Amino acid sequence: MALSERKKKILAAVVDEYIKTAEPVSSKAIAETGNLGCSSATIRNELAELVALGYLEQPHTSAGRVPTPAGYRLYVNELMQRQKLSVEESEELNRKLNDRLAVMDTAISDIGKLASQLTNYPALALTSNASVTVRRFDLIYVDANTFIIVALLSNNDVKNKYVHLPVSADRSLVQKLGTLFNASFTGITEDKITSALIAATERAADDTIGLTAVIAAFCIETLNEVNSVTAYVTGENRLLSQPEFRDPDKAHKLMSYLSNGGYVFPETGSEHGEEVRVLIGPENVAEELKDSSVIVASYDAGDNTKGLIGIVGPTRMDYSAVAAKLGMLAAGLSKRLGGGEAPPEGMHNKLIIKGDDRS
Amino acid sequence: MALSERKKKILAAVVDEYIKTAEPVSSKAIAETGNLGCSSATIRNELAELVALGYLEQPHTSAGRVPTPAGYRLYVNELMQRQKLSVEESEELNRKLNDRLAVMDTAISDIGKLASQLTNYPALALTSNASVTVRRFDLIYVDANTFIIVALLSNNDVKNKYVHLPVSADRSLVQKLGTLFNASFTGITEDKITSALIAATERAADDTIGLTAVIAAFCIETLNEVNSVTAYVTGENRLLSQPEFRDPDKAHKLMSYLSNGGYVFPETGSEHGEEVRVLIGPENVAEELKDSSVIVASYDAGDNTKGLIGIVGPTRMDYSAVAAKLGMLAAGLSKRLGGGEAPPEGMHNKLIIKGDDRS
DNA sequence: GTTAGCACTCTCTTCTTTCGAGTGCTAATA
DNA sequence: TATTAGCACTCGAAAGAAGAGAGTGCTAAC
Repeated sequence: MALSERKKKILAAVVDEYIKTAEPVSSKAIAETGNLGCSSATIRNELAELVALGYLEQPHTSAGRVPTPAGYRLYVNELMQRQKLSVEESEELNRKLNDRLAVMDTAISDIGKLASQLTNYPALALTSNASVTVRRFDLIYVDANTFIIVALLSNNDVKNKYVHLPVSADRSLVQKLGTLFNASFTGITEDKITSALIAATERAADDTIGLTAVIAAFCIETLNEVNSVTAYVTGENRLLSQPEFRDPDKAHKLMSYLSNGGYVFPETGSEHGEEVRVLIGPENVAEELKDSSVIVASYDAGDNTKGLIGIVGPTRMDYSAVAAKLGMLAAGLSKRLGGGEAPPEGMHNKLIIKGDDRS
Repeated sequence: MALSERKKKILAAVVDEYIKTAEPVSSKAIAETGNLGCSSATIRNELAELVALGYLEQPHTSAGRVPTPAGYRLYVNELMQRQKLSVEESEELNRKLNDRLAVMDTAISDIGKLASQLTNYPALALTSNASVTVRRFDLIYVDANTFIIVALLSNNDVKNKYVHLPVSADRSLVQKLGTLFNASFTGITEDKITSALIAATERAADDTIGLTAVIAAFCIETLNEVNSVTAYVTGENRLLSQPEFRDPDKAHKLMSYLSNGGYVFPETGSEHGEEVRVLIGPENVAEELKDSSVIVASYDAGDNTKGLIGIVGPTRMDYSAVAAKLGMLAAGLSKRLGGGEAPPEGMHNKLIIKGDDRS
């Protein structure tokens, strides 16, 4: 059953008002603000029906109305006016983003911080790298006991490890291993690094001191680490400024859930573009999030890497503003990091070489 | 004026009890638990004097007593029995520490997490590197537009940067710059890297494409970053489990202060060993910490690097337990990372090459 | 110097009352 | 038929009142 136009307007007004005040919304308040030409009595009738339909609820008989998750869902899907950021706002956002990117190496967690600041909610950020491989190995010989492994990954990330051995290795072994690793360990995913392969390499290099194993272990560890999806959570404390988290126990529960980084994103349905997804209350899988909402935007971080950036807050949340901001942020990130379009002059993957790319 | 033995005993009993219960302590409770052979009436007299001396206070006339910062100070300095961790406890702690160190690269922040878990308070961790320099440069030529800068620092940390240039550089330039940087940029602190030095290097290398500047910038940035003191804060949410932070506003204030990482440690007086310092309430410099306590332990992270690890909590804190744990942790870290004693077999600076060093 | 005894103080809890915002329903109205 | 004014009713929040009890300070006896 489709809702009448007036019901929709009223529902939207309730949600808007509730988002603003965090107090149950009365019929009178709607009559006054939501310029539909009818009295509070009429609105009361409509409200009663909206309750019956499951979009609203009453904390108690003589209280105003509060949106249910279903109500928020309808609001998000159809009713809310997609908020366009003003020119100034989006300019400011872009400037901030640029500032961040200019100094960033730690990338993801920093982006999360930015999102958290912009929205005043806790933010989570993560990248999921489809299948990063090592593109190139370099072994730097420091002294007989010491060398550095440098691995350039397929996503242009560089990882390194300082290795100090209790026994000495001669230069030729290090060199030989460098060649061998570049021949057999590049371009393959972590699961292709079998113990057979390692053993074969060890034999081929005449390695009697176990150096091969060390490098292989580094390789496995690095790929594992890069490919694993870990969420960076920042700004948990911002929860405390929300009225629904004035109860310390409730706040503590959610905050420690977030801090433990166990967050799993539900499968993203579509694969393209900077889609913004909204998960309202019970739509979340995790028990701890059942009465919170999550908004995530995905972006293309280039080289098969997809990034997600999201915020967590009470179900009573300014969905349109947050979605707009996150969308903007994700779009900005895609543009700068993504593979599709050419990156701006003088800039490549997470890295600014020189100059200033602010528009 | 020196306190009588009995007064000391009573004060200690008040603090112990208050730490346990978070409730004002009554004369009766002390008479029962603190086996001094006298009645509650006598204790009341003593308590009144302790209040007059400023070691205790009363929330209101007919309430029990609560320690003042001065009371805690005396307690920490003289009264508390330095808690020895049981053999099992210290073994467990050492095991956990080893587990952490075995997988750690991100070092400091992980140590903080461990401290936070062990104590159930928010923890902060930082290292202050006196004057790290670059020990060795390597430039890895990937292709004409791309190369990797690898810098081995004097603290055995390795930093790298992936660089993609809009113009191409030939191999010989990269090689030449490698030599030049190793000659002039190693062993010097960041402030010694002058623009004159950079210009001279650029000339000497016949660098027309600005590569020298890029490497120098990386160098400056890296040294700056490594030498700058940033505190990693973890476990802020644990504050919420403390009764004194049930007020969300109070909790929020402190938590966002901590999250902003602006924490400055007061000068450490003595320079040697794994000293544990306690800062009680108003002894803290930051306004936000005036009614919290901070306990920090310093450790020697080797190569001129000093590390600090601490926790933040209400003034009502189990000082002896926390101090014991942090001290233990710091000692463990000094032993593993520090320069003094020889590191355990097969292990060098933050890095386990192979094998298992659990005792 | 110590202690029993007791009046006094102050908070905390519980109960009651009051107030008012907001509803649901009914009857009148366009 | 849809809307609205009017009004009784409900329920929570705030304010007050009363009582309980924990703990003190003081006094007088030991």
